[in-house]
Amino acid sequence: MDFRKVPNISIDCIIFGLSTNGINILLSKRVLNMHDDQYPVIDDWMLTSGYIMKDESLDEAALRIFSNLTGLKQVYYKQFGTFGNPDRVKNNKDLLWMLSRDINPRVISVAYYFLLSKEKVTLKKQNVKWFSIKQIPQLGFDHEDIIASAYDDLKQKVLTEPVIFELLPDKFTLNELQQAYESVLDIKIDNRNFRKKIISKTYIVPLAEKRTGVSKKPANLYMFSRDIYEKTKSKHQLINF
Amino acid sequence: MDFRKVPNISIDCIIFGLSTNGINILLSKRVLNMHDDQYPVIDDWMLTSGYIMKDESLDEAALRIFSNLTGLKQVYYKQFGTFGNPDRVKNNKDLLWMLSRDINPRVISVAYYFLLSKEKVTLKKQNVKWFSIKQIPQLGFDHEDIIASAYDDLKQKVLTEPVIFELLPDKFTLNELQQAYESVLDIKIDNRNFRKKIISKTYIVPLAEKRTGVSKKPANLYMFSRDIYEKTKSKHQLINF
DNA sequence: ACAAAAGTGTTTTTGATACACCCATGC
DNA sequence: GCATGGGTGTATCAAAAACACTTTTGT
Repeated sequence: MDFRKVPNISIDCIIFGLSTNGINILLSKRVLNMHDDQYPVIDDWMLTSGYIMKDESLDEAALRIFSNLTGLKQVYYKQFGTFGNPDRVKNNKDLLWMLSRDINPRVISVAYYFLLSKEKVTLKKQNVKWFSIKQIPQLGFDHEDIIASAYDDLKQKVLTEPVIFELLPDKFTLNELQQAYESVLDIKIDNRNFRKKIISKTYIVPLAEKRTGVSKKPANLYMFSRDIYEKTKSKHQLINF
Repeated sequence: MDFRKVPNISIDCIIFGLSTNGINILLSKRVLNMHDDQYPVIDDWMLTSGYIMKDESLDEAALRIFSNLTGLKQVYYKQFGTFGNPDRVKNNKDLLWMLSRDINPRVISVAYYFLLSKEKVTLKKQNVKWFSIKQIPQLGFDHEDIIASAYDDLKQKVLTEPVIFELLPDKFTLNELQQAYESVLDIKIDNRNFRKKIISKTYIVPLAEKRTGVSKKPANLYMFSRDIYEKTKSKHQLINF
């Protein structure tokens, strides 16, 4: 690998993890000690970022950064936007942080989001923590905007493509699926109508297996077959706005 | 304005223009003369690109490049992807072109598309030409891929948001609207059903005005009211995949 | 036996699809 | 007066929405 970095450009990773409490985002700690190790000058949170190496594609760089953090490969990811306004550096903390790392303040970030079931990850690093999307702390730079933008894109995507399954374990119950939709889209769905609709899809396959332990009555498990999905998806989508 | 360029990064503009022959794309000529002015070493087409100035946002840079070319402001535009693979430079022509302009071959391009009715533009520059999306010539770099990606994004967008109107004149007939959908999506639509559906939308407003001259029977004109659209759009979108 | 989540059907309403002819005007 | 694109209505079918109770299990 060519380890020289492409200057001026970074990759930002927004990692969405679904669990029973809803959608979460994995953030990295931003700490800067200057005078006193006990009292850092900066101590807050930011997205996980990294650089692109000279011989890497953007996707490869994003995946490398993500894998370093989570140990996972083979997850759904999407490049959803690029952020490079001159006013991304919002305050003295941001500026100080960049100076301390000798980073050009005019960095352009290509942003990716990743989807996974929170249970799949055992975190590899300290200084990394899950936050509910509803309780994101103040972040450095324009990272709050980037998260909002990623979340908008995700909501859109969930409505038009079967990415919801990327947020669930491989085998899931219908109620888990419904809750996934409800928390991503922040809506309520009628349980009977939802089941009717889902069960009518050939690519959602009932398994001869039940989830026990979690609740009283064991629930049937299902899986998503991308195979069947690809073969059966009808071409005529509707104009719908 | 700070005229220093941000290194390594460029903006690519995909300009979609609709006219009666369907969707067109505006391309710039790529010419390089070395030994003989009569016989250029390179003579083909590419997307219109440009640099970002140090104090510009990405959107501002894209708009500036677009306006220089078309003289227009106030058009719909969208940043839809960023392209920066190390293998973007595909052949000797590409390499030669970059060397001749002292461009780093590892450039990352933030790509925007613009939507307009082709009639709105009077081209400001030579060396620029409209091509039907169905007859794009061989282009430099990965620009064919970028166009394909832009067009995919546009089709998706047209199905879920009222951007089709950006491709039409402010006042349009229902058949023009139908043809717009048909050529963007490359589908056939039943005329009666289409009219029924469109007329039922409150935000498509019939005008007391007709288009004459073009055809035999004068056609009623309509306009799109974004105002009404915003006020009436229902929150409950459907899960639709 | 009871608490808790899983699972189930019917009716109404809405929107999608299929389909063929007359109309108003310019020439 | 005729060629050309503009405009119209009905019947069928599919899917969405509204709505409340029974079942199965663990404890």
